[in-house]
Amino acid sequence: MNIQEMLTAYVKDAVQNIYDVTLETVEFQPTRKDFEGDITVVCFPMLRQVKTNPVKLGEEIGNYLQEHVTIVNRFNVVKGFLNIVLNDAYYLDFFNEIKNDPEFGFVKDVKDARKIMVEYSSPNTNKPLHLGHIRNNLLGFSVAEILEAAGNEVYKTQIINDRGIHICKSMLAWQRFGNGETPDSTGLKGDKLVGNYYVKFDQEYKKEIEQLIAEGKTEKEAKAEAPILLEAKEMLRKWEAGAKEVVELWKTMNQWVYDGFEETYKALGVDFDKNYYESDTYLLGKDVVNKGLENGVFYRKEDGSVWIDLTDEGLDEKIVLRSDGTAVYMTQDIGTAIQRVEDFAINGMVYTVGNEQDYHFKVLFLILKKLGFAWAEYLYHLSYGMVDLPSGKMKSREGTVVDADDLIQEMTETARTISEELGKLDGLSEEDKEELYQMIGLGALKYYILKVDPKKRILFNPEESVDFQGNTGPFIQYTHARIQSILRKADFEYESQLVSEYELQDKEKELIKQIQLYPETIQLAAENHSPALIANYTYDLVKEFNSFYQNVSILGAEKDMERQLRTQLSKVVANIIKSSFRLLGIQVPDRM
RNA sequence: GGUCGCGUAGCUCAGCUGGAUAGAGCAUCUGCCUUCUAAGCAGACGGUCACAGGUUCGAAUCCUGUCGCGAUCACCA
Repeated sequence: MNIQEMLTAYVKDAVQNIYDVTLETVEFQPTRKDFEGDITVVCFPMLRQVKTNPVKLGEEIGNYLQEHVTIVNRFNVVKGFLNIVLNDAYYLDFFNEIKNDPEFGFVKDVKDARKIMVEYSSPNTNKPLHLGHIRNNLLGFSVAEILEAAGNEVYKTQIINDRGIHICKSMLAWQRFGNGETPDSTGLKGDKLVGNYYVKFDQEYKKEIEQLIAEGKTEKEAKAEAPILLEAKEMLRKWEAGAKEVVELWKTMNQWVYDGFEETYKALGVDFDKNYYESDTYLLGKDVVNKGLENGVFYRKEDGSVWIDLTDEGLDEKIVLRSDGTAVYMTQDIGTAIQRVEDFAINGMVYTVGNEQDYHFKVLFLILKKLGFAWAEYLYHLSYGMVDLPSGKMKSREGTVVDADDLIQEMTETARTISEELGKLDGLSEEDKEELYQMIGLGALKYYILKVDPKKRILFNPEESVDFQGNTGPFIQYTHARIQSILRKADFEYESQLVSEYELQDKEKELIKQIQLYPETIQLAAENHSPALIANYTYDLVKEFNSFYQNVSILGAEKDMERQLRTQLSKVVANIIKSSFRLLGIQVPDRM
C-alpha cells in the first residue's frame, strides 16, 4: 500500500471522528519545496462537506494524524494546505526494501498479462530511412519496452511496404539508368542505392512533364500521361500478374534495401519479433469485408465498390473495396490486424504511425469494432508529430531529408570530439573508445527525441548541433559513469548493510523521495504511451543526485552509517538510470 | 470550408486526474576543480502561460469563441 492510500484512510477517520462527516476522497500533492513537509493534504475540497475554515480543519486533521499514525512526525498548516513531515524510519524502511532489487519498478509475472503487439518503423522499400523514421523507431521501441516493464507481454513488429508503385519507380529508373550497378559494385549501402534511383525517376518524370507541357498539354494531363509514369504503372501491373523478370528484379532490389535497413536498425539498437510484408498481406481483408457486407456493416454502391457509412460517428463514408474488387489500404489493415491476432493470440495493439494518419486509424478502429472484434477496444494509435526542418517538411524526392545513417554518424563524431577535448578516456583501447563515442552520440540523439511529448512536432535544425550538456542524454550517462567510479572505489561492504535509526539529511531524503516515484512513473508512461515521462523522471532524479554528489561527501562521509547509506543511495540511483535508460533504448557507460 | 492536434522565458522543452509565489536546459552574466570524473554544482537575469469570455473557493490545466501554425477530408499509401 502506498503512502497516499494509507493516509487517506486516516484522514477519513479523522474527519469522521471530529466532524462526524464521511469524506469521499482526499486530495494529496507533494509538498512544495518552499514549505516544510513531504506530502500535503489539500483541505479545500473538504469544505464542501465540512463547514469550517480550512486552517482550523488542517490543524485538527494534523493533530489527529500525529497522534494516530506512527510515520507522521510533525505537520504545519499554510492556508488550506496541511503539510506533513514523515518519519525518517518510513523512508529508510522503503529504501531497505528496494535497495537490492535490480528490477525495482518493473512489474513482473503478471497473471493474465495483456499481450500487446507494437508496430513501428514500417518503411517503404524505395528509399533510405531518415530522421522521421528515427523518431518512429525510437518511440515504438521504447513504448514496447515500457509496456513490458509495466507488466504486459509485448511483441514488436513492422510491416514492410515492399510493393506498389513507389518501388516500381526505383526499379524502372535502375533498369534504364543503372548500368547494372549493385551495392557491391558501388560500395553504396543498398537502401541508398535504391533511393538514388527513386530520385532519378522523379527527375526524369519532371523532365517529361515539362516537355509535355511545352507541347501544349495541361499540367494535369502531363502528370498523368508522362511515359515514364505509365511504364512504372505497367511494371506494377506485371508484378501483380507475377511476371518473372519483374519479380526477380523486385526481389533483388528489395533485398539490397533490407540489408541496408538492417545496418541502420542495428546502429539504432532496435529490433523486431516478426516482420510482415505488404506483398503477403495486401490481399488480406477482402473476405472479412465480404462477410461484413452480409452482416450489413458495409454496403455496396452501384458501381460495385464497397463502403462503410460512419456519418453517425461524425466521420465520412469510407471505401473498403474498389469497384474492381481490389483491396485498398484500409482493407489490408483490417486483414493484417486479424492475421496478427491469429498469429500471436494478442489482445491489444499499438500502431506507431505519424499524426498525418489520425483519421485513417480512427476509421480502422471503428470498423474493427463494428465487425465485432472484442480486442478492437485495445487498439491504440501512437500518433506522433512530424519532425520538420527550419525549411519545412522533409521530402525524399527533393533531397531535403536528414538521413538516418548520416545523423548517427555525425552524433558519434561529435561525441568523439568532445570526449577527446575532455581527455578522460586515456588508457582505454581504441575499440572501447569507439564503442563509447557511439553510445554517447546515440544517447544524445535518442534522448533529444524521446524527451519530447510524442504528440508534439519536433523542429530539428541541422545547423545547431544536439546538446551534450544540461537536460541531455550524455549528462545522464555521465552521472551513471560517475557513480560507477565511486562504487569502484568503495573498498568496504555496502550491499548487505541495513541502515536504520538514522537521521536523514535533506539531500538524502529528497533522493529517496525521487526514487520512490519510479514505479508509478513507469505505469504512467505505459498508460500514456509516453517515453517522455521516463526521460523527464530520469532527468529529475539525476539532477537531484548531482546536487547531492556535489554537496556532500559520499565515500568520505564521517560516520559509518552515513557512508553506508550514501554509497547505497548512489548504487540505487545508478541502477535506476540504467534501467530507465534501457526503457528508452539508451545504453549507459561505466566511465566517460 | 468540415474534422483533429498544437500555441508556456530570446531558443528547446516540463508542468500528473484543476490547487500555494508557473519550472528545467540552452544562451547571457557571477562564483566553485591541492577532496569521490567541472559532460558537474551554487546563483543572477528572463513569463499579460496566443487572445477573450465562462465554470470554480481556486484555471497554464476544464468549457465556449477568436487568432496563428500544422495535419487530414482520394476507387494513394
